[in-house]
Amino acid sequence: MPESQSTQSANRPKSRIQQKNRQIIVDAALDVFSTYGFRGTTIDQIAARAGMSKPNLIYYFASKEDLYVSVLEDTLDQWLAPLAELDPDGDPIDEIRRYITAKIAMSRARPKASRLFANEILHGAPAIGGFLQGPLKSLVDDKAAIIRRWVEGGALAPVEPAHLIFMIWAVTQHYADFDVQVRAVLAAETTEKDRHFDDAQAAILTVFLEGLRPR
Amino acid sequence: MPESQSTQSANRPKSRIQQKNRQIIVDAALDVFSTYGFRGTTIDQIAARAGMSKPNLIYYFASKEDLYVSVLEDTLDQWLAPLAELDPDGDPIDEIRRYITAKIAMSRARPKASRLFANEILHGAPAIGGFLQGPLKSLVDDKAAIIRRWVEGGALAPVEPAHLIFMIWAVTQHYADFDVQVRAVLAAETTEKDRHFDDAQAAILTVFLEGLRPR
DNA sequence: AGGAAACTTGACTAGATGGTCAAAATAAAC
DNA sequence: GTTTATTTTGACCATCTAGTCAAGTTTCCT
Repeated sequence: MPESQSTQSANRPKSRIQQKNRQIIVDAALDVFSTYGFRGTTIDQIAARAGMSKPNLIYYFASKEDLYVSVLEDTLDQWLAPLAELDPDGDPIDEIRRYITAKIAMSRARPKASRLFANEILHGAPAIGGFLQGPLKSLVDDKAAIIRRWVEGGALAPVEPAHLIFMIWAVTQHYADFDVQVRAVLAAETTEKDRHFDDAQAAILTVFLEGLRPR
Repeated sequence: MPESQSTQSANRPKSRIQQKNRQIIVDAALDVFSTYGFRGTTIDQIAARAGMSKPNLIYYFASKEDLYVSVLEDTLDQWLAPLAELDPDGDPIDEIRRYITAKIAMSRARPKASRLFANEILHGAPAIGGFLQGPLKSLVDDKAAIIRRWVEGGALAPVEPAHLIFMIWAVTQHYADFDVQVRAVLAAETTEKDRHFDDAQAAILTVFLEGLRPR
């Protein structure tokens, strides 16, 4: 995807210090924004976590919103990557299995990014509405067409493709977004930390792969 | 639960005006809280939507947090009702179908309540952590035991019961919580408003009921 | 009708918070 | 080593907002 080359901000040479500090700030911001939301987060909180003063943070990101958008954009590409890899020439069931597995791995590895994203959508996507209607919709349309061909070819049970994608998003991201609830309900069952991700994956694959097998 | 009898608020007879105005406020608060979150909401916003002055609102709910908790508690019981109705003596597949159908109907009818709840969990359930660990966990444990019996009796495909419940929550609530995203992706396909809820239900039932059929 | 209780609100306060600014400290360039 | 550009921050300001208060208005009860 050749974009954001000449368009706007990505033109300063970015000194070594710039590079380092911007990364530190974005990491701190993900932590805080994902926990408290945009309005619930203060610049001071982020600055404290990043180990610098508030004016210094403002020196790197002109405003709170600027920073918020940067953090979000940082995660969007990663978010789409697994779906983008859905291979029209692969075995349908295998492809779905790979996709589900990749999405669960992502929920497990980057739960904060998932929650940041979920929070943004939940509140009406004020900052990334364009992303949803543009790149996201395009990608889904594209992949839905592939799934539709699989269904029509009799390789998958008849299911509306877009809704299958929604279902997979829902069940996989649930474990990141509703982590507190999952842990509360499973309390004490968990011997080793995050063990439930494995159980979740098994349950999801059981239901989806069997439910999608052609018949 | 014998509590807060003599302590403070829950004892006034609630005049006609009290009853009416508290309801108006709670309704307005659900609107605003579900859209902007706790921190993103101002008392003035809620008061304006409720058609009264801020001090008057404070007269009915001592603080913003008070009101927030009231609104949340108002929705929690309704939230659990469908799961509570899962009948151990019914046909397993029929019972799951009924449950999924009821949850989708709820997402469609009360999307704001769903989003309020989702937002609260997403941010670590600061106000209802006790509810998750108490009533919610109890109910899930109870119903998971029923499902486990079904599985052991060979009436359902082998699946970890708690995760099956999570999966159903995830796919059904997704359509309320991520409404903006769903609409963005499906844009233009929708002839009649909310039509996609029917499609979603069909897709979910297809996958889950077939995926859960014993084999 | 008349007095008490319940309800309503304009004006206000205290604290929090996003962002500014000028001056100091550090790094880079020569 | 000196000059210049970049980075850093303490002090500050304007605005927003949760909550208060005293004074009014309406409703209820007899």
